[in-house]
Amino acid sequence: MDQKTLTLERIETAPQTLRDIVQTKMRDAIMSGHFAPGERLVERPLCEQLGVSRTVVRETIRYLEAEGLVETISHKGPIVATLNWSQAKQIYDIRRQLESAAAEAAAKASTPAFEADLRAALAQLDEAMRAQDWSVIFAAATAFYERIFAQAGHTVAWEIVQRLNGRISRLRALTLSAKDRSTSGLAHMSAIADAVIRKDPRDARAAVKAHIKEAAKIAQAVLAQEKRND
Amino acid sequence: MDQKTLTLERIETAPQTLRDIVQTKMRDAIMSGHFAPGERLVERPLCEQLGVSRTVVRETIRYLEAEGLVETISHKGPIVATLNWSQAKQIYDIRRQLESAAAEAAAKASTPAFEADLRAALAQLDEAMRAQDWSVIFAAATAFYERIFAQAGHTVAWEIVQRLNGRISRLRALTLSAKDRSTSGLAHMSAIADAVIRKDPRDARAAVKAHIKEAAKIAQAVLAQEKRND
DNA sequence: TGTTGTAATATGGTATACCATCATACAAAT
DNA sequence: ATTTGTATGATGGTATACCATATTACAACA
Repeated sequence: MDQKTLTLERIETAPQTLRDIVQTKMRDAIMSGHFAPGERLVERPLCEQLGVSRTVVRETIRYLEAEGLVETISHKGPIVATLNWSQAKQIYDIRRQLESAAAEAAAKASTPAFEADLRAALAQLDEAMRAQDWSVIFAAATAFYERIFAQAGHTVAWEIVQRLNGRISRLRALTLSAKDRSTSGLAHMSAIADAVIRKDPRDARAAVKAHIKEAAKIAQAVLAQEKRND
Repeated sequence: MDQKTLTLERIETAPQTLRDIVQTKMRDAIMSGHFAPGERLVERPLCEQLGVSRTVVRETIRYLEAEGLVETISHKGPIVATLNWSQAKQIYDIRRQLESAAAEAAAKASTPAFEADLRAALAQLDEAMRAQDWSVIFAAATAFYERIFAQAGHTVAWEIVQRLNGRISRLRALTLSAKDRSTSGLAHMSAIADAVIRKDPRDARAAVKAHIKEAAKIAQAVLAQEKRND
């Protein structure tokens, strides 16, 4: 950096605590299916595996419990939250409401800079899908939606959608690899981006609805299949 | 109890932990304004006041943090979450979407038993408002909405609405005591109940929207007034 | 009066000890 | 073979110790 342009700014972020790190790891492990729904989260083995004390693990479990990723069951202790179709369906319904409202608002508030940003996000998603790396696809899809919610000013809704997506992330991973999609996820998101970029709130809503409808359908089939396999 | 009808059933609920109790107390203290937005939640004084160890307080703070009632700020530690109008407005918007969807679904799924239940809930709310006891009113309003969400089958949305209401409970308390309501909260809820009982989904949606619209308007005025007083 | 250095205090992060309760394994009795 | 009693291990709940860092108070110096 050119010395003459060095600036001193306020330190806004604190260094990460062990708890921050463990929380992220545990959340990712649950969302990616490393810990299966219903699996017990026993403190001492987790401490040994992660190399931290029970305080850090317990505080992490409390937080994930409030996020809905962990349940504390009588006579069982903490387990990875399970999800049935009724709950999943409700989650898709809520997503449809919040995401379509955000897409509509983003279409109304679209700017050239935002449009370029959204195109870039879509290109990244395309690349991620070619690579077929699940976690990269997830990150790209999240970035895509984050931009839409931010442009819409729907930051609170985005927090909610992220939490809900955390709870169905296993389903999302399974629907992603499903071959029986009539329209790919990428095509759905392209349609959403197109409508937003064209400043067409009605089409943006419709595109989101179509996307969610198909994702929910595949998720239902996946859950039904699992039920047969049990 | 008649000895001959004694039954032995499975024990479904575990005894309450200290953490459960403290969590409820802390949540109520925040929601009722005992702890003001921005106020620091310092561990050791809380431990002394509640007569518990730091483990219990820390785990409680982690949970409330995930609920959005507490924020951890750099160089400051945990504080009671603050709320600006932009956030409050978004919360009212989301409530409008989820509550109107629930009222619509409840109107479609209404039964005589449910209608009697809803009428009873409304009567309890009326009584609570006559008593002018804020916590009783809150409990009655919560029970009213809980029934609607349950009848609609929107249990996940209910969890979300409860969380959001927790974040704006201070505003709700202030709007409740506001005298400049053109229509009282009770009248709004009566309108909602009427529409649901008449099995009129459209009117149920409209009644919810009217209610939320007015509540949001008063909340905005309250926040604006607070800004002036700062 | 303003600045700097330093000691004391406060605070959150993290580890660990202790305990009560529950689950499991196994022996003894029927 | 089944039931019962008991010992052992596992587990979550809770308390407390220790530490590093940040904040505050105050003295010394210019």
